Amino acid sequence: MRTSPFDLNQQNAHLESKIVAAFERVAQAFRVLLWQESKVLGLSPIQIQVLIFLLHHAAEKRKVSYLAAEFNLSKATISDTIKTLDQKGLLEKEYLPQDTRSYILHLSAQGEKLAQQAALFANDIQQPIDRLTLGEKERLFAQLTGIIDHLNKAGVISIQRMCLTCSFYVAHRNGMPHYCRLLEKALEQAELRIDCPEHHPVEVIR
Amino acid sequence: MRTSPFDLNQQNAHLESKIVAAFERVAQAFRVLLWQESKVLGLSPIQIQVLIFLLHHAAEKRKVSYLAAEFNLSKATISDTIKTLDQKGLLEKEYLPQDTRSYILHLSAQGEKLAQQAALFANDIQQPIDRLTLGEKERLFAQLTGIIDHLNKAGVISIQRMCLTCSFYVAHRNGMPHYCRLLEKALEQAELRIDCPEHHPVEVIR
DNA sequence: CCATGTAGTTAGGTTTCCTATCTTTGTGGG
DNA sequence: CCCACAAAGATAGGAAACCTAACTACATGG
Repeated sequence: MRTSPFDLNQQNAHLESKIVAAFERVAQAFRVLLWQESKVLGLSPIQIQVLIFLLHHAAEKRKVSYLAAEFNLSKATISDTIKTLDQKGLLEKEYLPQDTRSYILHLSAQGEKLAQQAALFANDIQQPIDRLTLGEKERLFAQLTGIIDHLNKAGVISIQRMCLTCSFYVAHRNGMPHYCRLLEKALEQAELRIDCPEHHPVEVIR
Repeated sequence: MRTSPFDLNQQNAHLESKIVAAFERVAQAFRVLLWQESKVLGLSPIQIQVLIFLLHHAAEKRKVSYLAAEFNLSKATISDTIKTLDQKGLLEKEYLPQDTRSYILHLSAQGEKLAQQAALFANDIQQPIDRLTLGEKERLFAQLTGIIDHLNKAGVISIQRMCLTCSFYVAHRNGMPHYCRLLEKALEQAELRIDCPEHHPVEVIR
């Protein structure tokens, strides 16, 4: 039975669930910002995400199947999205001789312009982060990578290009720093990548 | 031209955007988890969110209009969602004499059971957070509240029940701790609320 | 050269949202 | 006490975001 006029029990939710609630808010903010941007640009949210993705990723990732896995959508949905973007003249398709079923996506000049603009949609989220001190940023980054790594191992996020899931990565352990066998150098915490272009996934036995 | 091998500036130049990218991943994880849960329970994502919301919020917030603002959706969408949940027997409507246009939503016994189960959907996100040390949790929480506060002030998130936007809140400043004039007590960082049932928004002049 | 697998498309349907329009009710000047 | 206006919610109609399933075309390895 309650004795307090305020429901202290509910209010004093554990710190962990408050953190989850906070993440939920931030996630919501992303959705809202993306939605707003989509109205401004006259594109759907997924169209914008594809354009932004194409801005920064290498050839073997610029394909329908990869995009479907990346965004947890069916190939049909992506195929549709690509068709629309193509009709709008924002994309070009490059067919390679070694596999004519598939093609690589490129942004047209207009597409690149739009993508650059779209990429600013998360500005409102970046601003408060810019204001943190370097140490705060590094700790925040470390915690986020830890969470993402866990989510990846739990199978929630299918595709990953983080150092922690890369076969070139040698774990930080027993006082040894993070190390990349491709770059052949030790990495500071803040140097770990979230979206490495050279990422080569570890084979996972499930 | 940069010559130093310890070019910290360069190394950390993109740390902010890496953090944003990491948040984006976590946001994606929420979407995926909610989607999965919706398939398991045979409810839509928004239906689940409404059920969970009703589990913890007070009468004046359990209304169509409030829910629409809460989730950044139109009243029509929420109205529809409520109709479906009602038809499934998960809700009950309470009409008050002082305003018969509106009604307050309550979970039925079955609805509450479902909501309890649905609320576990974020478990995968909570797990890695549980493993952080108390200090890490506190810093993470502080950084998240700072970001959310900024998003709120930037108008991205319309509804807020955080201490930082509450009229009972007296700011942490000049060595003074956070303070709540309703509870009449000082609050530790970790005691700040993300979703306070007693929240009374500050009037904002725009 | 056939069997099997893979890349992408298409068709068709469901769900999720919106805008616009309505009905009903509350409210605050004249 | 009206009447204009606002506010709560419902409804209709439509766009688009998704899915599954079936299909075409090509690759690849016995």
